[in-house]
Amino acid sequence: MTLSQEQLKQLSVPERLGRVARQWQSVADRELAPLGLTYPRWSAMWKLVRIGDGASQKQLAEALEIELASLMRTLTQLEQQSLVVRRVCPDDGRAKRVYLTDAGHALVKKMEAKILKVRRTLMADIADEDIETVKHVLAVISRNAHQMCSEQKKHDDEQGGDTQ
Amino acid sequence: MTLSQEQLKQLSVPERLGRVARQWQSVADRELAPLGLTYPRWSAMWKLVRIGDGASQKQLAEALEIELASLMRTLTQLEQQSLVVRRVCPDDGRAKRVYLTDAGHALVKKMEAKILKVRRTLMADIADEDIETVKHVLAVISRNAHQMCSEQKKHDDEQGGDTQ
DNA sequence: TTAATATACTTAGCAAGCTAACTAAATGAG
DNA sequence: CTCATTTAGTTAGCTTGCTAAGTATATTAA
Repeated sequence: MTLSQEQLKQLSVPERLGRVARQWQSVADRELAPLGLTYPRWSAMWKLVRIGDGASQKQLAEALEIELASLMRTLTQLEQQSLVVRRVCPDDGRAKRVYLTDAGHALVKKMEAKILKVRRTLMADIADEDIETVKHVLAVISRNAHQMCSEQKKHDDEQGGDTQ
Repeated sequence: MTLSQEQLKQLSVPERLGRVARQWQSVADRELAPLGLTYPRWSAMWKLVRIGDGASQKQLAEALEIELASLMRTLTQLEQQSLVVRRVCPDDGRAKRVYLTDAGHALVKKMEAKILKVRRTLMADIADEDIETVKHVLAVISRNAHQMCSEQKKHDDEQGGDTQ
């Protein structure tokens, strides 16, 4: 029995979001795996190109909306693959700037079209205005979640917080 | 901060989906953590109630749209917390049925309202028709991804060509 | 100048998704 | 009935998100 579509409707929102995100990354991974890449590693390189080669790790993490600690492992792997390098920022001894190597640039150039093709394929048959609606809804959920965090934090601060 | 700067930081769809899913789970986790639960563990219990106490692990995994292997760890944890039990199915010696314990039932009853409240809060200020659009778009992406998998598989089969 | 604080990076370890490989039970072909 | 195949469960190990805690450098206050 093919319950896939039915089941999708039965999942609640967060499961559905996570599920589709995993499916997407899984599809992209099939393009990337032959090159020894994963989607998160690709994302880091691709985002670095867009925010500007030489951005700090902190800036890259913010642009990717992941924690700096999460980015560390990914960059270490990319560095081991000789796709990026980290160099201490001359203006700030704490910071490190991240640069694509020549191989990194070449790989981004090579894969860019394929990843965009994945995007086009997965977004096929979806009206532009519906995509805008999705972006809007996700932004509102994100904002609502952020507000709940702030309120929780404020509440905790007032309580003084005893742990147990 | 100019608009173009903001646009530079825009996440692409899969990252955005994953990000919002993580935010959502993070908010829910704050309700669940005091009870020693996480969102995926809650999901398993909650889904079990809806598909019917006594479903097999396989059926539960399908309903959650995760791999059976992924569910194993979660159920083991819930079993250690005495919230569920696994019993060999009398009709099929391979299968195991999953049941909530009394404590499990009580916990679901206790938390249900809180989790639904999280949902209402995060979905606040979103029109019902927009939610429907999101569901529709996610379903189409999911279907497109599934189709790509099938095509890839067919392609592989043709390539592999070793007959049984 | 010196001390306290903040920031950028790093490491370590947890959570939960995944695939691959294995076991045991059920099913189907001969 | 017997043997091969399928199916449900299991284990092991990878990935990449997270938080917490630690280090080194900047910045700010006294």
